[in-house]
Amino acid sequence: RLRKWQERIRTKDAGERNLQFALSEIDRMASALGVPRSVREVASVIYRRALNEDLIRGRSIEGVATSCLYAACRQEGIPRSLEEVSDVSRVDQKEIGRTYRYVAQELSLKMEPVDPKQYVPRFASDLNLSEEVQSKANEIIDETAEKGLLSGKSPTGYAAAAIYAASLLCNEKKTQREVADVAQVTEVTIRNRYQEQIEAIGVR
Amino acid sequence: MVDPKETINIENVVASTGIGQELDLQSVAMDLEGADYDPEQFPGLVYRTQEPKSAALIFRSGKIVCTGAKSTDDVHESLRIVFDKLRDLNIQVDEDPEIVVQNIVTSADLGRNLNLNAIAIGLGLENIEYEPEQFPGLVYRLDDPDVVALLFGSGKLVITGGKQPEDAEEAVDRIVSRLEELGLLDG
DNA sequence: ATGTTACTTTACAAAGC
DNA sequence: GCTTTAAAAAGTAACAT
Repeated sequence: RLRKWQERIRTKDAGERNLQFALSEIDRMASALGVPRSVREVASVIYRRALNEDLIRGRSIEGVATSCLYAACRQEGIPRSLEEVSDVSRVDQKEIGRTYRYVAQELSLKMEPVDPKQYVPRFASDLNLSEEVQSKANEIIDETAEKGLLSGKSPTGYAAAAIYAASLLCNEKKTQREVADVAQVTEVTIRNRYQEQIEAIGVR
Repeated sequence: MVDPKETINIENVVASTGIGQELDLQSVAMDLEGADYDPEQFPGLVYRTQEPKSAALIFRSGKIVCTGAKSTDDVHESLRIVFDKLRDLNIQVDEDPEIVVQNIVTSADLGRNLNLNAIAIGLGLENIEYEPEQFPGLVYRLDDPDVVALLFGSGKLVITGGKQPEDAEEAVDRIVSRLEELGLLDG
């Protein structure tokens, strides 16, 4: 009766509070990442779906919320790496990655592999590189990916190497360290990807 | 070139068994040369065999897990050694304990490069997971033999989850034909 | 700049937290 | 869910030289 009634209100309130918390977290992280409002909306929709499918049981609200935001960025074509997302989340990168894979699988989110070119505008902008360098980097990515060099490689490292190579070819040189910093990869990765990309397209 | 099945190599076999007797791991740890036992960290005692190379996890219940062997024969040989070591400690060990293979890990080579992006998109609606930011291999879960395959850009692969060596051969056949019928074998 | 070691993923059993 | 064991694949990273 009354007790049951109060209990329902209690759980309903708790659920509502949790949802509000998740959505505000998505909003906070999205702002910190500088992604447009449309991405937050997509992330919210994914989160509500995960909630309806009962995917949050046994997982932290923060972890699921962060994973939804990561997935939303990818779906909207403006990916943030797991490292970038974990930088604005209190959940560690490993947990975000695991939860993302679980949510994507359970909700049948048709996620395509991240195209390295999607990182080019942002990274190039952070490095104050011209439009010409960006076009060159995209060209390098397409050409080398077509030759099979992309399989198994991380999109950020691949994009970083192409940008580094393009900056050299366009006489707007950035150091490996500078590019590595904005892409959050090591110089060693840029060096390795750069070598094989250059070899594949031929030095010019 | 070669039939990919010919390139299959067993890398690890995991099996479980039991001596049919409870054990005092503390005393076994004292008497058994090279035994590693830290109950605070893990309830099992670790004992490594040199030839064949393997690691046995021995539990208080008398149950034992053997891992690291390169064949089912090696699993039996390793466990025979473990059983005899325990008998040397005056511990009763069943005559011929049943040994159950729980998992076989194999590696193989398809002989040509793979475009994992194309495969991920082509077989996107199947049991595939490809997240190069997290791991370079494409995870392919098969239903028929019930195993999991990790496919790499080099064309090499790992198959795990099988209970019989034949599971890996069947898996390789299915993977090759699946990729072939979708024209995803090299591209 | 290169080399070494180590960690990511998959599967599986065991006992206990 | 975690802990421990083993092993492969290839990429990335941390730290040393």
